[in-house]
Amino acid sequence: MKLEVQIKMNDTLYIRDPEQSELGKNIIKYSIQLIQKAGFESFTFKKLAETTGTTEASIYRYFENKHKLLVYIISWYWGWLEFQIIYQTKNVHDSKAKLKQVITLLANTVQDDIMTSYVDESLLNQIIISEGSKSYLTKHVEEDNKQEYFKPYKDLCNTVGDIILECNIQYKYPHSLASTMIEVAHLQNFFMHNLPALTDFEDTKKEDQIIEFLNNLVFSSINN
Amino acid sequence: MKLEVQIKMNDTLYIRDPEQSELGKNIIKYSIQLIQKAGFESFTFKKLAETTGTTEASIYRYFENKHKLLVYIISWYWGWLEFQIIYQTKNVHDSKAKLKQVITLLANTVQDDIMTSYVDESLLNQIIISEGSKSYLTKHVEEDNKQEYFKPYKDLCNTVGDIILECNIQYKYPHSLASTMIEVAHLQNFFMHNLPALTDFEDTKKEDQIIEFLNNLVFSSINN
DNA sequence: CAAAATTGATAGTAATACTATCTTTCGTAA
DNA sequence: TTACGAAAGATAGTATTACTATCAATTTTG
Repeated sequence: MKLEVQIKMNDTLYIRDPEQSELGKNIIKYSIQLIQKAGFESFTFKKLAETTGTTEASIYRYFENKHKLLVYIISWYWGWLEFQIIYQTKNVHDSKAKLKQVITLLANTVQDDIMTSYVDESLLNQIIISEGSKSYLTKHVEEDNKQEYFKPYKDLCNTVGDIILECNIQYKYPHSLASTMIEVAHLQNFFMHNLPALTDFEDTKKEDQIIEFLNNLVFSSINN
Repeated sequence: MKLEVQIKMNDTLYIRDPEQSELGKNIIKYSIQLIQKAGFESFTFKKLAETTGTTEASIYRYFENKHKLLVYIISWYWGWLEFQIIYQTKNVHDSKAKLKQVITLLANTVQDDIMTSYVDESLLNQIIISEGSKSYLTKHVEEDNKQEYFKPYKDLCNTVGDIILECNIQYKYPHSLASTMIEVAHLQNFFMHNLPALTDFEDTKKEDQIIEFLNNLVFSSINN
């Protein structure tokens, strides 16, 4: 039996559902490859069409523009990550152990998940680190928010926020701490690899150090 | 006597030094206005030329491209902010009071500084919040770093990191905590105004709440 | 006052971000 | 089996962007 994890996507993000056709799945697959390799700025539908072996016009039948495609794959990642968190903390009954596990999942290097055939989570994780914030750092964030483009991210924050509250029901900033954890995990990773002077992790470039830093930050704050 | 604060800029960021001419200063002034108003993505040298009352060709005599211009004004801001921090903590001898003051300077709404005639720090602060991370979230971050484009940011992190160490010489992550403080201050501000579900500051939209959150986060971690 | 530097005016190019249209392919329902 | 409609391919075209180049006008400075 072959299991496939399906992440339910907001259908205003696309024109035609990419999960419903081979071409659509290839568009997602090669988008992830291209954006990871050359960055979102240099990513064009023309290049994507060439790599996918189709035409620009066909890509436009799936996505209105490259920003929506970016939001799509990033939302997909948040959905997948929330599933991972829920799944991997299911039988952990100690709240602090649960939160520790969350920090590890947020900061650790992601391996490709074989349950999802056309998405390489490892590449997608690198996209999140370098391009993730570009999904909302726009002048049209308000309209995008009204269209619920950021629901998966909010859901993830709520899930993490709930685990924070499990540790300390009195804690005043569960959502802010959750979004901070997520963003700091990625930011410190980016800095560690690209601008190490902004971190204290220069030597080994191992994610373990980020996990330690986050554990210190989060648990100090919660236990205070 | 009229005092002007001068921020020394990396001269590989520009072709012609914008501080040395009226046109140059106007380019900076109107860049800040345009980027703040319409966002960096929709900002073009053509629009800038129209607003400034000059030609596209003339803009290109000052800056190679719009990304370098963005890095220029953002670097300028970090330089200015570091000056503010040093200046405003000069006679504070209690280290914790000093760090508290730093957090306030990082998270509070910035007022236009009359010491700098052609730069509106209040607008620039909003640019930092929405566009700041785009200065380094590129595929050419490595070359840019070699050119020392991020030196002002690093200097600021070092200054903040030193104040952190003044509070606790044993603290293991002064640089990471410094960069985290800066980034989280801006990120939570952006979320508070645009994606409030990611924060716990929904009601009043006052920066004070971010300051409280950061104080809790930073001092818990340092005192641990 | 002459020379040099700066700016303005204008033109042009390659690439990007689309839109439009027409044809071909292909699965499935009559 | 055909024939119908949906999806994809092929091709063309437009406005805008991100530049580069050239020459003339103006301002600065020595």
